[in-house]
Amino acid sequence: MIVDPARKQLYNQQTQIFKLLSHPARLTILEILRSGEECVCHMEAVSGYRQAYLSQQLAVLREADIIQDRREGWNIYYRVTRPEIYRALDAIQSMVSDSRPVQGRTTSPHCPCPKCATQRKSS
Amino acid sequence: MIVDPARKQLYNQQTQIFKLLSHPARLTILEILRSGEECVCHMEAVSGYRQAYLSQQLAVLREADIIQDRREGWNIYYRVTRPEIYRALDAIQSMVSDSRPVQGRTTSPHCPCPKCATQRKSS
DNA sequence: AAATTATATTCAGAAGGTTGAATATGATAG
DNA sequence: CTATCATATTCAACCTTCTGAATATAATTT
Repeated sequence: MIVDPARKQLYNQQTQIFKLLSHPARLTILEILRSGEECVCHMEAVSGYRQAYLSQQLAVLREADIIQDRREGWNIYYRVTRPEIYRALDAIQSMVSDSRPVQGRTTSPHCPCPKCATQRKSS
Repeated sequence: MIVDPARKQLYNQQTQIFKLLSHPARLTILEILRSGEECVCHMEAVSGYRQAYLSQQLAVLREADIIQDRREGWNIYYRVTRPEIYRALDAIQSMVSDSRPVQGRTTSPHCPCPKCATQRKSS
């Protein structure tokens, strides 16, 4: 394989995607979104990150077209637009020790979002 | 999913691996090694990167136990010890436009390594 | 042992990403 | 139209990482 300019450009594009994933908070976001769309306040409640900080990292992922937002009343819900990304996450997870499988959605007792509220009421 | 300290530590470990991959030269190296072990001079010939620079990036991958080296006479051959890494590369490649499949090993007319030399003689 | 070949290390300046605090926006309810 | 709630943006200090040049090492041949 001779590394021609076209191939180098591909590597640069891939590098940009890997950079997005080289960040604990962004990995956290993507794992939270694995089970479907969630609003920012929910991510705040379950991740422990401050809102402003999450919003910064969400902007990074949004501008890279990895996630999309959707407003519904007060809340803004985010969802992953490129599910292929989870193949990469899974591959890397299989390389680190003690990789327990990720469970489904968790309701937080401190989250004010509709999803969590209704789930609390019904139990 | 409540993000507990144990999970955060996992994300930190994954982040470290993604950082290794967030680099065009290192992606180039890993793609060259996809078809099997190669010596540094071969990587130099086919990638166009200078030797000292390649050596730096090889050290990064080596210290992270992604690749291993083996001396044979003059040459030091590197090989990938964690093939799982290619699952992540493949996933990301599928996300960038114009992802042509990677072909097999290429012999460079300028590479002095035994592999290239014998292949030149036989043709 | 001197010369040669292949590879590795060191170091400093430049470039880029991360983090946190403060503040801004924009929709909704009263 | 004011207050409130959820979310977004800005900015600067800090910290890493990248990059390139110079140099070092270690095995090999003569």
